[in-house]
Amino acid sequence: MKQYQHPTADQITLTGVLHALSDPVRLDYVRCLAESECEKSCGAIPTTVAKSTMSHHIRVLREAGIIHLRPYGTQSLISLRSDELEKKFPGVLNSVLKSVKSTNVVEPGA
Amino acid sequence: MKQYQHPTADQITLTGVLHALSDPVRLDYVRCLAESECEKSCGAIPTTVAKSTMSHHIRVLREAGIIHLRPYGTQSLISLRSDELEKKFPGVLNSVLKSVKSTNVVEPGA
DNA sequence: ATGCAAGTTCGATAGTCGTAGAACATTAAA
DNA sequence: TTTAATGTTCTACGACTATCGAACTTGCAT
Repeated sequence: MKQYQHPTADQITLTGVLHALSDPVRLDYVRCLAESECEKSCGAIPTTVAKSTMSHHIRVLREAGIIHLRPYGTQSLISLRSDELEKKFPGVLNSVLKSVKSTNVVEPGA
Repeated sequence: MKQYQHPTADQITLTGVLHALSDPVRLDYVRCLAESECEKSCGAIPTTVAKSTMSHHIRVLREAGIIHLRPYGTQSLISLRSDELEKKFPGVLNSVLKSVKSTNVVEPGA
């Protein structure tokens, strides 16, 4: 059984979170996870990069404390650590998510 | 007369802003600028890195659209582009600043 | 057992980043 | 016109990063 290591709330740093979110690929994963509000496997997240590259990005997000991984058969179920992040850095993740959504919209008022 | 180039609001990207804020040195500059709410020269911002390194970080912040530089004699006056950032990415800068302040405090309730 | 599916890890590579010293540019002051 | 003060640019260097393919691991189904 694969065991993943997650940072505790104390170990999560603001710069670490910001850095993890500053990559377009990773930010899109986080946006995708936030949209469904439930666990997703890697395969359920649409991406353009190679499988190994995706695994790398997922690892970065996990080590930054942004996501939680749970083994389920051959897959890894991913969930956002929204509540912990909100408690530690209030508003940060939510405002970023709100911005990343509206940024990708072509016409805000349409 | 030195002329600085600043990105327009359209050119500012969320990942660019997050990346610029993800460095501890730069985040501390931004925190320092936000505290006074007025222009500051480079020399007025306390730092531990070399002069050339600071110049580099200031440049990164400027090119990300986070700060505005204005020549004043031999110095450069720096100001936060708070309003523009708030309009483009509502809540992002403010929540980050709130978190970076409370993070550095030893006892939140004391 | 065999094969398949889903991720992970390893090795390599090209690119970016933070750092600092030295040299330079510009402005103000003497 | 020197001299000093304030930043900027250049060059270099070590560390880190995003990317991929190949090999590997693990669990499930047949």
